[in-house]
Amino acid sequence: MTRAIALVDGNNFYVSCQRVFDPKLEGRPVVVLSNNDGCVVARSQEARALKIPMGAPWFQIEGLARRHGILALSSNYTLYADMSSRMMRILGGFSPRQEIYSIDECFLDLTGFQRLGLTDYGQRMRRTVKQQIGIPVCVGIGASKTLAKLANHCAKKRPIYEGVCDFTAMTPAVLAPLLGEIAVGEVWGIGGRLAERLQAIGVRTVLDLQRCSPMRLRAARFSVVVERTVLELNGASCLELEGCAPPKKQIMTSRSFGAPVTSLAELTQAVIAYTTRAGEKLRRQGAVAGQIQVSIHTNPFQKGEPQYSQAVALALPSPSSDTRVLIKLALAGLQRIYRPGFRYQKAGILLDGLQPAQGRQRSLFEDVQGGQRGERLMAVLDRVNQRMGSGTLRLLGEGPGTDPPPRWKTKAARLTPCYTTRLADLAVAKAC
DNA sequence: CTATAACTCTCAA
DNA sequence: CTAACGTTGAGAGTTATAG
Repeated sequence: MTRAIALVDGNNFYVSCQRVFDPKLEGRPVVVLSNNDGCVVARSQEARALKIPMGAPWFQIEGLARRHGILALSSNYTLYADMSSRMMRILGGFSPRQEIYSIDECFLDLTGFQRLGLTDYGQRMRRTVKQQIGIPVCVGIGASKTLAKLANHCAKKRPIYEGVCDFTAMTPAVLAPLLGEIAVGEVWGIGGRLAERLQAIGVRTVLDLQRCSPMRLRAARFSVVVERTVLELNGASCLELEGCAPPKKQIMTSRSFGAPVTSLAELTQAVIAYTTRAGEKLRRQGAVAGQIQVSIHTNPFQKGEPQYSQAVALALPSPSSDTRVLIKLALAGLQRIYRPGFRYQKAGILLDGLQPAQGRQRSLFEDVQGGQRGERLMAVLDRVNQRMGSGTLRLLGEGPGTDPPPRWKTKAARLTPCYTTRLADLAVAKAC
């Protein structure tokens, strides 16, 4: 039985989430901005038609946007995450095997479903998700993940497919010319650099890449990753569906500041806040960290200004997920790398050397009892914040939450209510 | 010399 | 009024370091 894998992907996912709760956005050009209201990360069809590029810095296109009546919103990840989990639950019902690949897309194993008519099945998915969640999606189907991705691209870009494109139903005589029209850079795993290098050896379209011999790729010093991609393009499924997410190997919390920061005191507060977030993620995964890295950066786009970017990694005395332990090291690291006289724009915390908290090897001189007291304390902290809202209970060093917000806090001037997760926000929504 | 850690590059959403 | 450009994670391959 040949494999059939579907890739279901939300259309303009962030914009679509916003539209579910604000019908006024329908039919209008809308963009969603990245953290700190910095860059465009999602665009409605109307905004794309106006040539708003992906990743455009908002301040550069603000004038143009105003002239065209483009609506810009801060990103509301709480809303998107909740909409995503609802959508994924619905889609999971269409196959016994689902891999949630990102916030807006998942793979579904449809092997053995062929007799149902996969295109019809895909259309049923689209109708169901639109009706029950309100999000438009497209479906691509192929014999491998890479082909499913590519089919999804066709489903999105080519109206004739009406949102569902099934490569497995096409004969080679139909498929080959289609692949011949698609640029090689559209293939999953072929980014800007590889596309450029492939061009250089005469591989311009997906069809060129599909027909490329391993010999030729090796001669041109391409990696095993590219070789695997070519196999996948030829229908040999090399990448398995990952049913459950494997535990992370590192955890990163970094953010740009709402305004430039110069003092060590402000940086300290930000680092404490970010370390706290990182610790929460770490414990949610049931892991402990062996190493923590702190980094601070000035704004590389301010060409005239003196630049400074530094990081330091410190090993924990023994692996831990205790926020207090993490903060102590983070601040020691910050002291080491901080230099006065710069306008800092960003700080970050990286937790590394992760391992499961349960059943780990203890060091001979470890304070096991103290560690267990810390674990219980963190568990209480997490439970309170889970029930009462994040930030309800926090360490003093993190500083005041919002009134007034410290200068370093991320900007989100165009934030919409958390319609699906905060009762208090529903009153706001109604008032609007 | 070998094993591991650290670092760089690339890609993805 | 002015200035204002994201975050997180992975894997492969290379280089540095320790033993």
